[in-house]
Amino acid sequence: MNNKIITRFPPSPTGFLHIGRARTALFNYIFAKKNGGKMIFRFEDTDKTRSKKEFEIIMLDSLKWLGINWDNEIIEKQSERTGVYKNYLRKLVEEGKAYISKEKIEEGEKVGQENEIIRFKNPNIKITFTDLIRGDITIDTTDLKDFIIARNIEEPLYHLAVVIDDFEMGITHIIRGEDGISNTPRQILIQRAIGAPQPIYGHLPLILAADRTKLSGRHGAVSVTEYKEKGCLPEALVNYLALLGWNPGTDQEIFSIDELIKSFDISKIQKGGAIFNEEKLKWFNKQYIEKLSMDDFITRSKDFLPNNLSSKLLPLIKEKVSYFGEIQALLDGELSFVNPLPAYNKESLKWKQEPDLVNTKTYLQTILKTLSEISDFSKESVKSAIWPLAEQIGKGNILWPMRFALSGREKSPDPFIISEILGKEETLRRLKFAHELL
RNA sequence: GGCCCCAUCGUCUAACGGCUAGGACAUCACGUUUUCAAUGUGAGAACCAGGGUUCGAUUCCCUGUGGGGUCACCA
Repeated sequence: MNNKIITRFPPSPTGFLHIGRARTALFNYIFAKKNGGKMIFRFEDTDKTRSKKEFEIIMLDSLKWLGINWDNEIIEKQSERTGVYKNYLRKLVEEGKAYISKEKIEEGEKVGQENEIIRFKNPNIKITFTDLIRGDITIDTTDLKDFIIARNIEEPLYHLAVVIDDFEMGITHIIRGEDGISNTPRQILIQRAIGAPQPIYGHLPLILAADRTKLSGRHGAVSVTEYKEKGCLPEALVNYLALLGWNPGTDQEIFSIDELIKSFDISKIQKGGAIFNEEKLKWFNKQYIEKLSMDDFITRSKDFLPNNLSSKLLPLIKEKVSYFGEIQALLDGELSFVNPLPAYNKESLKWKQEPDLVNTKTYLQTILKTLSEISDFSKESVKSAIWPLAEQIGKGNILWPMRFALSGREKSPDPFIISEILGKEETLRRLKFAHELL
């Protein structure tokens, strides 16, 4: 291929990085990489009142965190390119392709004031473009009227700035959300007016909320930042996002970003919008946590792990959580047996099939005796000491009271693991306590 | 409402005229477990409707219906 493919990701820094936008960035990235091309990052900040520096930083960080890399060293901002736009604007006016119009401002702080805005002289034609995903799309531009392209010669509006930037940056492929379809004819009109070549368009299906409307803030967690804070792994989020609206045509579901690049085929992108399903994302994340080595698990979840955590709890945590953010709740719940025993009702020590507490007391006595005779308190050792007893008397009859006496909770890991973690002394102490309670 | 886009299990999707319509998440059942989780096995679950085209349509065409997007001196 002699013409290198150049895609772009041009967010406006007016908020956090929305997962829909993150997916758009991802597709631009893997499409470019698949074809040996580049992806350019730039900021569209022509709206001075809504654009914020802090959002620029967040967007950059979010993308980096996801592992989506852009190829330009310097990130251009439209707010710093007004000189460039001004030249095009002047030329368009000189050539009669746009004109200055004195009009009263209808909204905002300066309502009523007169302003010299610049309108594009609409040729009122039908525009047809070929979409990579949807095929030919024809739209009559007449309805667009003479649309406004700049507030004044110094302040271009979105459509003008985008077209000029894409042209000057040599963008060959514009991959964006489906909501961009209606912008396309307007932009093609401007391209023709300034003599820019027409890039190839691909409009991605939208990510929808459960109610089938465009996913937005009022639907819960929608920013990359929120998922990061939940303790979601970036590779899981990327994997899930890629499969929302795209599939490889095989049954493979787990993809690293490099594998995505290898397998990517833009013609396999779906046309209809896809509902964002948190449950499935969660499943992906759990898969990725499972694949982590223990060392990796520790380093990657470190922001979520308390300082004084017993390392023996780590394997239990790793196999239980779907997001790192669940760790604290786990430690406060099922794994809280490492804390001092809570007060509990002695009835709880009774296995559901036991008529009363008479036998339970003797079982506890037996367990106590058995365990006091062994010195190795590894879970295997404790288990081999107790198991014959459980087989003989009944697993529930023995193991339930033992586990409850050790954990003081309805839910917990098995009594052998707890014994190992607690150690012999504390294990015997808790069993003794239960025994005396009866 | 105008214009545009879309339509397979609850959800994400496979199928590129001929199959018992496949997989994954979720759900349910059973097995394993003392509990919870995890895990194993299995089950239920879909071609929006009506016309064409064709020997034959989920698949191609048309219409209807439904859903979505977009209609700023926002991007």
